[in-house]
Amino acid sequence: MNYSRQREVVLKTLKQNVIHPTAETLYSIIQTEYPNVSKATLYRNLSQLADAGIIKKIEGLEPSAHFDHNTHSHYHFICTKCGKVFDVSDNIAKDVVKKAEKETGFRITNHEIVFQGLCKDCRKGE
Amino acid sequence: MNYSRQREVVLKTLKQNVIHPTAETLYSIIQTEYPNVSKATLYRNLSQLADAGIIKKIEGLEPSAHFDHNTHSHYHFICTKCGKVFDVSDNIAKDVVKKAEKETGFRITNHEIVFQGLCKDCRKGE
DNA sequence: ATTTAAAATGAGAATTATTATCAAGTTGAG
DNA sequence: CTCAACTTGATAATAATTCTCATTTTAAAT
Repeated sequence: MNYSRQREVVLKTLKQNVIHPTAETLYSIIQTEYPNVSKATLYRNLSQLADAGIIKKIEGLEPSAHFDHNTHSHYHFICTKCGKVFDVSDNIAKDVVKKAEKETGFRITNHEIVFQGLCKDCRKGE
Repeated sequence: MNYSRQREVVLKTLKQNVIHPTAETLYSIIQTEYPNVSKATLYRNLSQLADAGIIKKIEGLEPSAHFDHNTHSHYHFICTKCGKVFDVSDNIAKDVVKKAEKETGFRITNHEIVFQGLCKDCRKGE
């Protein structure tokens, strides 16, 4: 993977974000400062960075993928009202992979847990 | 929700399937026996049945949703090679919701765990 | 510094999954 | 039997993402 200014911008912008943005959200954030980054480049770089293990693509948050600069083992909560994504520590499900492997007999290479509900702020407004 | 012949076919076909098909897969299965069921009707019925809690829409299995006639609490494993989806018992992650609620302070209404890897059959072929 | 092949880019077309539209047919309570 | 609410098929529309391709950039070797 060669260096590119655009990739640096994508990574830098994602790192400044705690809300686990979608590609589209990231695109509009990037646009304000660097209008010379195309959508194709953004998607390409997000894929590449995820493939290289530098960032993580969070699936299960339909209708679009979210991206996380934190690659340490952890899970996610998405607010069904505001759409913000929050981290959940991985110690809520100790040994899930080991247990699931034992149960199924399959080798597990990857897993994700997604919780849904209302975040603190959105519960206030109810 | 009124009765409809098409909805009965969709539900019946899904119930006969253990591989948790996507809408598209279900469509081709249904087509062979009931060519008079349109794709729009299939999607509509899957949504309605899921909203009514009669079936479950499994998210997190990009690029398309899979559907499950089993609405009891359980998780899923998807084979990265053949794409088949298998059930994983929910006792691999006891009290995850309770623990996640305690950790985050949010109220959780829904959650899913998706494991990825190679299933038994696909491991043989390696 | 110059060459050069591989990698990356921008713009937009293409693809895929899904939802929306709407006129026509079906269902079921009264 | 009637009528309003529900459902359907065909197809258009949308949204997210990937692909295409001509042009530009990178970096390793001269």
